[in-house]
Amino acid sequence: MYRSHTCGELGMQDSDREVTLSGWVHKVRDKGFVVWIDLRDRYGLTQLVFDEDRTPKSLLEQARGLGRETVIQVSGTVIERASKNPNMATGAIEVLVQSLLVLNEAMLPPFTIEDDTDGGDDLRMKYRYLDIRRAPVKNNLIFRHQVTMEVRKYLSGAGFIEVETPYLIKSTPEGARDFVVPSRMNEGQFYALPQSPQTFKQLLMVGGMDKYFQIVKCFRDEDLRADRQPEFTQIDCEMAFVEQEDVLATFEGLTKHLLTEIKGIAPADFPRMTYDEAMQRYGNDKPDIRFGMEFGELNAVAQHKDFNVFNTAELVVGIAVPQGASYTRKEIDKLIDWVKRPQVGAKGMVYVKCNEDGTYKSSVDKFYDQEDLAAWAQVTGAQAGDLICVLSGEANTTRGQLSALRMELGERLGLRKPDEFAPLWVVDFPLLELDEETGHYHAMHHPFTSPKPGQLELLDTDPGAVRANAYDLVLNGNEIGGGSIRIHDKATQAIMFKHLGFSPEEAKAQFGFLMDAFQYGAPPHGGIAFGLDRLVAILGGQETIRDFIAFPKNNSGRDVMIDAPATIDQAQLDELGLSLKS
RNA sequence: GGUCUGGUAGUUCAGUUGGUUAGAAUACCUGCCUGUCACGCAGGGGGUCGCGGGUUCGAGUCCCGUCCAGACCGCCA
Repeated sequence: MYRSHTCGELGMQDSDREVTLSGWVHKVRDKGFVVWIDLRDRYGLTQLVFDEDRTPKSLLEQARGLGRETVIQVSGTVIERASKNPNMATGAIEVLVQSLLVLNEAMLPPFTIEDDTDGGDDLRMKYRYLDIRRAPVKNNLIFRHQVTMEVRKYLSGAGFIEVETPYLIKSTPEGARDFVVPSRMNEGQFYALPQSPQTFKQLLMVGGMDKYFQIVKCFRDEDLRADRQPEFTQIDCEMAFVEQEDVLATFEGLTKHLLTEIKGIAPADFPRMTYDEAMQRYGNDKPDIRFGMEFGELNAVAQHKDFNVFNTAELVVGIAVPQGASYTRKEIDKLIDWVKRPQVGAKGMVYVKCNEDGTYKSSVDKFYDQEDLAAWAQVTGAQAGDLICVLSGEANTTRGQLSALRMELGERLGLRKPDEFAPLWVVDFPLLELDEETGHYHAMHHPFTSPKPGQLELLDTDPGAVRANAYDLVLNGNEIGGGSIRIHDKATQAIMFKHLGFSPEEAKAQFGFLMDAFQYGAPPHGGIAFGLDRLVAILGGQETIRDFIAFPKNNSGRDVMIDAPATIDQAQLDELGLSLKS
């Protein structure tokens, strides 16, 4: 028997008990006459004690010589500490060791296994198995487990059935790049890994499963970000015989359940905003509504003066930065440089200081008098002491730039509090999105999304104006879920494919199985998918998802621990009928 | 594909205008220490300054190239 207890459970109630513990040597504190060892496992730390009076000399010497991370098993007696540590769960007791067995030696770890490690990301990822021993990472993984358990509990309780769908499927042209897998038995042919189980869950609805969910890996071969991994986990859901309202109610329920069970807060009903409203008020389809700084459109009050930059702009729009009037010229210049960075791309920025005495000082005083600037303050909601930042240009671009500025300033001003949760439904998304490069429209959500009732005809005349039965759940400026009511009849689906540039032959070749299925009594259906990694990270109050994933990929999509991806040998290539260019 | 930031001891970092033997903290090793728990004290070992080239009397420092890492833009239906 390796252990009678874990390292996290012993207390005063166990006094005088004979126990056996196993774990890692976390730290040795050698005080000469007495040696303490913190023994660590997943459950916590327990202090072991060896001293000159009560411990045989050889055992004391052995304890003194133990290196960090050695795996040991000890037996001894639980005793009350002479000096207790109130900061430690097991801080009232210690184990007076009678026997010690080294189960495995450990080399000196390349970084310290402590909460505040001295290791950088590089090393931590290379030795991820050591990193996972650290409480912050370990606790994140446990936290993730708790979230997924609550998801399963809620959805199962609501009548959802978890069904697994295949990972080896077919590549499709729409959407993200696919990861492909060559087929040995079908030489020259490839599977693709699913970007999502979209068509399969719809077919489960045709199959009469009624309510489906799956916590499932999805794969997209696109560039990474702090909140984006090439393989990621979705909570994928679909329901039959539902309208948008049914889906929103069900998954608002799930999200509230998580906020209550995981964070201990009782959320109010989630506000809703149309896509158009979100773009107008925040310049962003996933606005962070934990703080204000809403957009004020200034065309009416800033154009037709003599300032040509504004007069020729499609949109002039500003935000009020709380207490920004105290910024120095140098600080404002740095802010202007920030919005002019290529990543943001603004040409420049006009600012107005709203002085405490009610006067205004702007970078465009030559063109605007105090009355004009007072109107700007009115529109942007600026108070005395605020700074109004104004950008102008093509409407969508400018909104995007000002949104970037708003988020940056929200961050700098500490308005994006990690312990505050502001969920929001964004609804009525456009069905189609214009690709600037090709001039073609593509599905904003995916090609199976249904247009709003009665808008099908609009597709021919004004495709960009068609709204979809599509919705996103936004939490603190992050899209954590997105879904739609799907098309469930062949004719409508065919029209959609036509407008997305598929010939009938292409549509049949790519999605014939789905269109066929729709002919055999497909129920009306819709659903949603949550990004689990992101959801867990946000609930955990962090921006980066990597530490909520046991073995994440780095920025270049590499696993630096196992060193993947890697080349394969010639025999494997031959077997697959593949040859590499150069 | 692009922009930016970084790469110096096991690790995290500092290193001024280009100038003597490249520092700190921590980790590690040795010794001491009668209750530690971020223990303390004393001492010690530890460096291809990412790599390659260039400028210079002299390069961690300047220039060019390259590799790696991170953040972001494009991309992510």
